[in-house]
Amino acid sequence: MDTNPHRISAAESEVMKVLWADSPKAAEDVVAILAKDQGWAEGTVKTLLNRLLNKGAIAADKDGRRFLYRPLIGRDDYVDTESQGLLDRLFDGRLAPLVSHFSKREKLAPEDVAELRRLLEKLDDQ
Amino acid sequence: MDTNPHRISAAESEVMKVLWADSPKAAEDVVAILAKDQGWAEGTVKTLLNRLLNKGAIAADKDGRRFLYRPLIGRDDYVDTESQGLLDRLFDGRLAPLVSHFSKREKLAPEDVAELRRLLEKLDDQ
DNA sequence: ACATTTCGTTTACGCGCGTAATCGTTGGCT
DNA sequence: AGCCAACGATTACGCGCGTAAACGAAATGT
Repeated sequence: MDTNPHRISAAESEVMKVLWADSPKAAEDVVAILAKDQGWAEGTVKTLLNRLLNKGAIAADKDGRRFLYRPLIGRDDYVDTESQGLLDRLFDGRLAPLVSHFSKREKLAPEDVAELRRLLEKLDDQ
Repeated sequence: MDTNPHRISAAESEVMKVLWADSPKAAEDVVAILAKDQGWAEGTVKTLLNRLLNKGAIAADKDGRRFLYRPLIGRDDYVDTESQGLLDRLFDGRLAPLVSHFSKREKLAPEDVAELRRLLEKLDDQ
């Protein structure tokens, strides 16, 4: 079904999130953050780092005796793939129907509407 | 990680899609559609129908010798959960940043922009 | 009645994921 | 030189999913 070669899993994306926030980082630091945020044990995070390495999603640069990890794929690209995937699956690949859905479900906060309006105006200007 | 009790998987959602499009339907019809659309074997679809039954996502009403299947959860609810999940994971739970992301990536077709504009106008009117 | 078809149910199986524990290696300390 | 600590790598294991095959019961044709 999902024939995509090397997808980033949910747990893995938490690791990516940490590295996107600030990198490069030693494993120790990633572990510390995810222990706090997700309650994960050291081994868990090490495994995830390795799987991401094998998938080519991050790189590890030797820094003395340890490695420093950094993302190889951009957060924007990731966000893009995920978002487009959802749109494709649920909204015929287009954005407007999603917004329409949220609107119908009354899930549009006034500040969201305001921000959308600003966005559209900016698009007009160019 | 995903502690949600009874999540609808990707393959299962294809079955739901068929039933949402038109129900109730006999297994045979669901099988026929998914054989064509997804290339799935009969057994595969049967399994998915059963898993959905166990999850309480669909119901089966006896119709003579066979069963007719119909969704128990609404498509809108499903779409809602999925969309909100994505927004929560990637966009701090809000819609505007997603639209902004698409805009930045130049993935907004002119007709999307037009449709968004119409939507916002309609929101104004009430 | 019996064989055959038709459905639904049960069982199977490999894979990735979440979650670790354990192993191996290498640099530092005594 | 030998031992310990730190770190990455390897192995483990149960679970759900994708994908079916096999099984069983009920209806139908002959």
